[in-house]
Formats: sequence, C-alpha cells, structure tokens
Amino acid sequence: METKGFEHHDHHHCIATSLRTVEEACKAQGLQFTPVRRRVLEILLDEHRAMGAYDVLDVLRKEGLGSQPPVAYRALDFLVANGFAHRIERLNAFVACTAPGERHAPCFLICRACSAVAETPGRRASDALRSAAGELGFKVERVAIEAEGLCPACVEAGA
Amino acid sequence: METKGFEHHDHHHCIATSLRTVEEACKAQGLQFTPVRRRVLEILLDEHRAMGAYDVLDVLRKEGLGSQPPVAYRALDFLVANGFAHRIERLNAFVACTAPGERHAPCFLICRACSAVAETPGRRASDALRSAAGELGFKVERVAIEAEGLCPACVEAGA
DNA sequence: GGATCGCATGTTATGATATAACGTTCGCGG
DNA sequence: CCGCGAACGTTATATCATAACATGCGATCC
Repeated sequence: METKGFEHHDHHHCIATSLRTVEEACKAQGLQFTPVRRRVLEILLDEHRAMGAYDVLDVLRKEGLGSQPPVAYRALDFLVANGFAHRIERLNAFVACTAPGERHAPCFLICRACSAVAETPGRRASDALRSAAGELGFKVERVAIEAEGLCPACVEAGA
Repeated sequence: METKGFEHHDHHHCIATSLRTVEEACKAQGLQFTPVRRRVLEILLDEHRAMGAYDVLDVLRKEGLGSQPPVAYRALDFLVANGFAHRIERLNAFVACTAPGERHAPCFLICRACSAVAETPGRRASDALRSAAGELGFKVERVAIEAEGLCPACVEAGA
C-alpha cells in the first residue's frame, strides 16, 4: 500500500480497479454487492474526497436510487464494515478505501484548507498504539488515526 | 504522564489538583478562567468520562449557568483549544485532560461496553504519524488517535 | 407450489450534535 | 467618559444519524 490523495494519478483506472477488487471480494465472502452499494462506492471513488452521508444521498436522489438518509447510511455502513470505505471521524464523512482487500491500518491526513484527505499506511502508529493498549489489558478492536493540518499544495500556497 | 481511566484513584484529590493547575496556567497565559469555563471543567472532572456537549449543558441548566447550546460549546472549545480538555472524535464527546499543562499527544482507549475512556501517552504513535506525514510534505497541526475495544474490566466480565 | 425465512430496501419520524448571527454586558485602557 | 474587545445570552437553523416499521424478493424446505 502506498499513500494516495495528494498526487495525480490515473483516476479512471483506479476506479475500475477498485470496483473490480471489491466485486471479487464480495463474491469470495458471499456478500451482496447490490446496485445501491455499488453506486455509493462509485460515488466515493469518483469524488476521491471525504463526503458526508448527505452528499452521497444527494447523488442517489438525483438518480432515483434512494431518497432517505437510511439508504445512504446503510450502504456506507456496509462499505465501512467490510473495509471498502473508511469513516473519517474528524469530519463525520466517508472516503473510498484506496487499498480494498489489503489488511491495513490506515491513517488519514486531512487538509484544513482544501479538505483533501490522503490515506497513508499507519502500521507503525497503529502498532505503537496496540502495544501501549496491550500493556494495560485493553483489547483493541478498531483504531482511528487522523491528522489535521495543511497538505503540500496548501502549505505552498498559504506560505 | 501516566495512563488514567481504568484504575481507581483519589478522585477528590485529582480534581483539586487539575483545577489548580489550570487556574495557574490561565493566569500565566492571560486567559480568562471564567465561572462557566471553570464549572464546565469541574463537571468533566467530576464525571471522569466522556460527556456530550448536551450532557454538560444539562448540568449547567440546572445550575442556572446557561441554557443554550452555544454556552456549553464555547466553554468546551476554550478548554480544548488550551489543552485543558480533549475532544473524542469517535464519540462526539469531551473529557477533561488528565495532565493539563504537560505537552502531550494523547491517545484514547474507548471501551465499547462500558464507555469508559482512558487517556494514555501517544508519543510513539504520534511520532510515527508525524514522520510519515512529514515525508509527504504534509504539515501536521493536530492529531487524533483513538482506539475502540474492551477495557480490562469488560474483557474479564465478557469473557 | 406454497410456506417461511433472511436480507436488503423503502419510508416516516425523530433524535443528537453543532453553529451562524446578532444583541448585551462588562472590564479595561485611552 | 468613551471605545474596544472578550465573554456571554438568545434565537434560529443547519447538519449528522438512527429507531421503528413496512415492503419486496430470492433461497430453502417440505
């Protein structure tokens, strides 16, 4: 896994690849990759930024795929629960996972100026946290590691 | 700084000590430790758990110290901004800092069974995150590191 | 085939969290 | 005394999230 979010990349290609990976993962695990769930993932992949549940819902509405909050939340919950998307606690928002299928402990770097969100490997930070927790007898199930600051572009612009 | 939250301790003493420390810090930095701000910190210290802004507000209401959300949010913002309390993103809630005044990068261990929250030093995890971010040119300003799982007591009880 | 079940979805209603905007108070320095 | 800034009071509203119940639909069992 590599960091994604601040550099340019072949977006069309990365969407297609992610979708295919998730499709296969669902088939392998017996999960239903339904039209709404698929479309929500596509929306997150298209935007490639953190989106609120209501942002996603707006798109679904225009397409006649659902109009009430639970529709969006259920699809997002499914994607998050299975590691196909992540929830950014700081923003109450969601992003598509950049490495679906890979076991990983993502960290998020959130730009407070332009709202870009990058996902970066959080292995070391996560290990440090788990070992500290283990010493206390705390059983870690999920970890959220998020940094807020300025992305390279905004550092440059704002300087 | 040491971990606090899962073990017993002299609560009365720890409240008094924290209050005094914050009082002095405010005086030293020219910050106004007003009655509402002080009372909100006391409330957080009393409970010694994560409280929502509206939980705090309920207490303020009963005491005639304020009745509208902005009153609670403003006091909480002040405490968080100055390191006297922390915001738990995962819970949209607040806790009093267990080591006000000390420079620290706290991690939070959140028990999903009993909702206890422990604050533990996050130096290593935070350093790992900062160094990963630095390599990308991202300028970190704030870090949130939160683990959800089971506290020692609930591991024992639930096993 | 039809009964039944599980799971996803549709819908209504409401709950929970948070802030914009503007007015008022009060202490402090000019 | 006046002007200023910081905190506080109040109204209104924005934003995020879920409880609860109804509907549809394919799989399975007999």
